[in-house]
Amino acid sequence: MADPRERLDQLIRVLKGAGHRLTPQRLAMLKVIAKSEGHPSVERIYEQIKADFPTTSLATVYKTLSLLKEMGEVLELSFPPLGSRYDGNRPYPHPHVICTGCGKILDPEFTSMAEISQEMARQTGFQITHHQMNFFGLCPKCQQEGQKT
Amino acid sequence: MADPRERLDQLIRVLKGAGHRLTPQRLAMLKVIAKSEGHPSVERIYEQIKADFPTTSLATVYKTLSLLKEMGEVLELSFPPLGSRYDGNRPYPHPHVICTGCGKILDPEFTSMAEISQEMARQTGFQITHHQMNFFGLCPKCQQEGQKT
DNA sequence: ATATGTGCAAATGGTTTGCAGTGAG
DNA sequence: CTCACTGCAAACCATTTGCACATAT
Repeated sequence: MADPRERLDQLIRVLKGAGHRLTPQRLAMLKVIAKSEGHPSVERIYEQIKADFPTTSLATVYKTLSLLKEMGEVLELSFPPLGSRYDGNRPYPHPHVICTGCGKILDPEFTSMAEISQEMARQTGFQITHHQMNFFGLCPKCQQEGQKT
Repeated sequence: MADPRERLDQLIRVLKGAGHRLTPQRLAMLKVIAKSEGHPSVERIYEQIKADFPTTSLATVYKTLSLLKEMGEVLELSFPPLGSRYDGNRPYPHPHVICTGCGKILDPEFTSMAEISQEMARQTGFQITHHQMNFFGLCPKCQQEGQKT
């Protein structure tokens, strides 16, 4: 995990480098994204931005989010029952483990991704560009609560 | 891939076994699902049903689809840019390879899933129930077309 | 006979868009 | 000074829902 301060500087650099303006709304948003630990939803990002710059609108959050996605600085994740989540710290495909009880999301270590991708490419003739690899289940806490009768 | 006829019989058996009625609309729908080769969208399923039983409504398709999902006979797949797709022949998690050019979807062979799931469970303490494993890229045909200049 | 299933049309909810006004560069 | 950005409200669109009627069992 990158240092939030460094990550913020990098986001600002990339944004300005691409010729975009750094408005106060965007700065507030970049701060939220740079320090986001979990995999926040749009709504969650929106709330946190408003703490910093209260007049920001949801539409602006969506617009900036799609800008960051285009620039490859934010990864959009889709967990069907949970809706969309965003990862601004690891904007490249990686596995997730999602708790269907409480919504907790982890990013486990996994090193064989490249090999699996190659295996898929070999079998299908596809040129693989990215992937989704998500595991659903119950986190330890939710397992315990399920046992309570 | 199961024989469509057998699969149809099985779907009917499961439906009636669970105490649900076999209406003509549902029969038309089960036929479509039993013989579906690709991973059709709701809209696609709807069109095919109408060929068989023209007065069926989209709402009914959605309702029956969610019934079949509950019974575990249809798998709902979510490919963020493509929308939802349904698989009525392999209603259990399995990997997909999706062409971002033409939307083609393949089901490659892959045997190490169980091991990977275990590895994830070991690392996180989660009790894993299901997964998504999707690879995106260009199919051989779309790769060729991309080269034409 | 009866409650499940159907079709319609309206409601929903997350996301996108149009546009007039604002402010970063 | 100018054009990209913002905020509002309306538009979108896939999916869901409510309800009166139809029908499988």
